[in-house]
Amino acid sequence: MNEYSFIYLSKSVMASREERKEKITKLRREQILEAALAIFSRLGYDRATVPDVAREAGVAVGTIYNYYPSKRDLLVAITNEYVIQPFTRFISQSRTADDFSYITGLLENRLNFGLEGINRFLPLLSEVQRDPELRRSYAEKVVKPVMDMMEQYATSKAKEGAFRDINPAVVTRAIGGMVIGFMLLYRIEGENSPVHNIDRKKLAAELAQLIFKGVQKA
Amino acid sequence: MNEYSFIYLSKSVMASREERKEKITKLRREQILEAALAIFSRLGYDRATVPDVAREAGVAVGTIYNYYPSKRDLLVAITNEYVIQPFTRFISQSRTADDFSYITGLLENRLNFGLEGINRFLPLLSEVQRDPELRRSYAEKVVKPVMDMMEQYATSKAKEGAFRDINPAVVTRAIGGMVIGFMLLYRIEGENSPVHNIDRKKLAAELAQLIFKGVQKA
Amino acid sequence: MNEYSFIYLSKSVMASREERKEKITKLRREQILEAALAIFSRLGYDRATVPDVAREAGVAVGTIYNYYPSKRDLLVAITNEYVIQPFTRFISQSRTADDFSYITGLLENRLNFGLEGINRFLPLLSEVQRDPELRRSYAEKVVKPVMDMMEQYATSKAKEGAFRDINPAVVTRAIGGMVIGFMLLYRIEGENSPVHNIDRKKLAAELAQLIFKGVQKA
Amino acid sequence: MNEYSFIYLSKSVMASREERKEKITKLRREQILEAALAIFSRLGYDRATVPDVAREAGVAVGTIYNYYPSKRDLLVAITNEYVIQPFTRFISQSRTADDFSYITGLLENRLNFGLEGINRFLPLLSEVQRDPELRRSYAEKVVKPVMDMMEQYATSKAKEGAFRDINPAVVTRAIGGMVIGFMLLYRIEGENSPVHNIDRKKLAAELAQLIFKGVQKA
DNA sequence: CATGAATGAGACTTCATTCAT
DNA sequence: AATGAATGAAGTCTCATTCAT
Repeated sequence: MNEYSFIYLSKSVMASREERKEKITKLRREQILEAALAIFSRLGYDRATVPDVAREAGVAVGTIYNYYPSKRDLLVAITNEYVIQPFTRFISQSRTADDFSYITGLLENRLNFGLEGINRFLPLLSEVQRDPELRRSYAEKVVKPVMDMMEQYATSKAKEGAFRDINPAVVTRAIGGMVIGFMLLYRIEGENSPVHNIDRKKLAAELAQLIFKGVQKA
Repeated sequence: MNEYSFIYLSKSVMASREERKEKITKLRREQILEAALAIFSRLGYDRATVPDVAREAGVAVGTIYNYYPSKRDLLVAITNEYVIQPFTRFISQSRTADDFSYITGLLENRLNFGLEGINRFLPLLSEVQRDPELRRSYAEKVVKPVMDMMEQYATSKAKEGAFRDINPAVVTRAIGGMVIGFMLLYRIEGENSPVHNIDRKKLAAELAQLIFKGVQKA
Repeated sequence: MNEYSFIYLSKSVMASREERKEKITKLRREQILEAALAIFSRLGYDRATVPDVAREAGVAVGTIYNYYPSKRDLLVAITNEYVIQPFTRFISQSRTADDFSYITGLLENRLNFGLEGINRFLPLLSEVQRDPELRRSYAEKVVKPVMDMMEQYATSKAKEGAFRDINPAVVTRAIGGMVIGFMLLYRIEGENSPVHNIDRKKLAAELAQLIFKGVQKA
Repeated sequence: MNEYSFIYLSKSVMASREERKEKITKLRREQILEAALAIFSRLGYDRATVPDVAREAGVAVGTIYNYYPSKRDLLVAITNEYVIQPFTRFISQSRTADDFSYITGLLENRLNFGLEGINRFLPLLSEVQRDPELRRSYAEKVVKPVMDMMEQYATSKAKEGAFRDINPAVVTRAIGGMVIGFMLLYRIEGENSPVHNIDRKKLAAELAQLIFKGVQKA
């Protein structure tokens, strides 16, 4: 046994130890990020304090700085982890299906996601808007791909003759904006909104009808 | 004219002096509020500092506190002055006109207003969302009246048989949300958006068509 | 009558005008000083603001600065006007009268003055204590003369053989301190003190007895 | 010793670590409070700044706020730690002893304490007077118990026939006030006072004699 | 790696004083 | 002489970040 004796530790032990370590590390990162998301959404980025996040995560302040070099990095990581990556996955999975039922399904999916996570994710939009860098990456990684995908779909449909003569770029943004704006109003109006207690499926169907009728040929 | 004539002079002088003073005071208030709006929109409420506002307004920090007792009061005053009051005026002037041209006109008006002032007012939405009290007053004084007005219009149209069988509350919020969401995307995408250089009138017409076709009877 | 016509105004009128002016000026000074005393006593020198004093006096802030060059000058003027001058007058009028009735009278006088003005003047003591310059002038102009006077009296009495063998300097300060300390406790205990409702005359008599018995020969 | 022996080590190490930490924390609290007392006494509560206290304590401003949530809390803590607690201890230890030697001893004790700490504690009295809440707690926790104790003693003595016919409440406050007032004058007169260089024991004896003769039966 | 006390820059706000009217 | 809006220095307090343990 000498100073290099640790080398003799079996590879598998090493591996499992490192693996475990890595796993723990990953869990810690998620635990902290989850806490940061919760706190940022509740208080807003500026009013949230790092001690707040630490308390929510059940770790010490210093620990957070072992995983994320600054408070702003938490915000960036949240955007990546919870917005950009899911959207990227969502986009890559979406195959342009067909017509009405496709639109309905898509809307239902997005509405469910959005209205469910409205208090978790919508507040992030405010923060993202204010930070020029985040806004740019958001525009590029989230908004543009979605818009492009929808635009392509609309254009092909228009070519097929299924749609009346529309400007795909405008209509696409109108529809996308409708979903976002609907959720925003939903949140601002809160429990007093007459649409607050309507079944999600019905909501999705109504919106889908509106869009469908809006774009289809006479 | 006698020995007391100076009294009359004095009174009139006094009056005009006070009037002038009052006018200056009012101008100062506006000057400060205007600066606060500019700064809050640019940096966000939390990141904006009172010295920032003072610099923008061209006055000393202390002067601001002679007109508004706290930073938050600036935010409240902005909301009242630039959002709630204009909307209240807008609502009270709106007479439910008729059909397609009405919708087009309304949209054009709102789009022009919104896209023009997008960088001035949209950022406020973020702040308003976070402050529970502001959110409530916003919901009550701005969102509700607009939605009510649109809902009434939609309901009457539906009764006339002009519209297909829709849920007025949902459709109203979808349309309202579409306008807001469209502007939001417009701002996020910035100059790279394919819709950025489209003529406002054409944008309004396209959106109006979408809505019109979306709601009208077969 | 021309632009110099005011010259022709009779001298007596001029005089009376100046006199009146001077009188008004003096009244203003008093009005402001009175207000400053009231405010300083109520809030303490540091917490009192010049606008507070202006409001109490019914004048504008700027007016105060026409009469007193700074806030601190108000404090100095108060000390002079309301403490040092009255005490100086009091001392110069005091003729060493005789024995028990003299002590009683003196005490009654001081107690009445003190308990009456306790909320007006005692708070000043705090301010005076903190300001080294004021403390010195207070010690020299108020405390020393009073102590000297009492000491002289005690010494002569002791020589007469009326008092037992005492240290006049110590006893003098003990008695003077007793009056001050009694008032202090009176103020601190407030309405809950068992002595709060006792007749002033009786209080004075009781204290006088205590002192008298304390110093007299067997 | 086995493979778990490290646990015991760890526990004991942990324990001592936490203990040490706790000790350091307590020392910090005292260090800051001591500094605050020094600064408040020197400058007065209002004129003292938190940076002043921090400098005196040799810590950063922020550190103070880690231990006391506000500047005022420092004042409250000082009052508790240095005035109310010592007095409570003093009262609870005092057994009503007897006659002259008791009074002398008590006075000597209080005079020594008071004249020693005069520049540390007397200035606090000013602050306490101005803060209604502090004044109340001071009246209740310090003044009342002392007065009650002295009053009881005086009453029992009077019943025994040792004292002449006195009002215990008044005499008690006169004597208590005498001690406070004597110290106040001592401080105001400073080094110029003829009593400044008199031996404490002699001072105490002189005052005790004054009181004793003042209250005893012919 | 985890911890959390210490740090100090920077935020909001107050208020004595000035000065144009 | 009276006014009171404007000024900005200075105070209290917060909190992102560091670092010794």
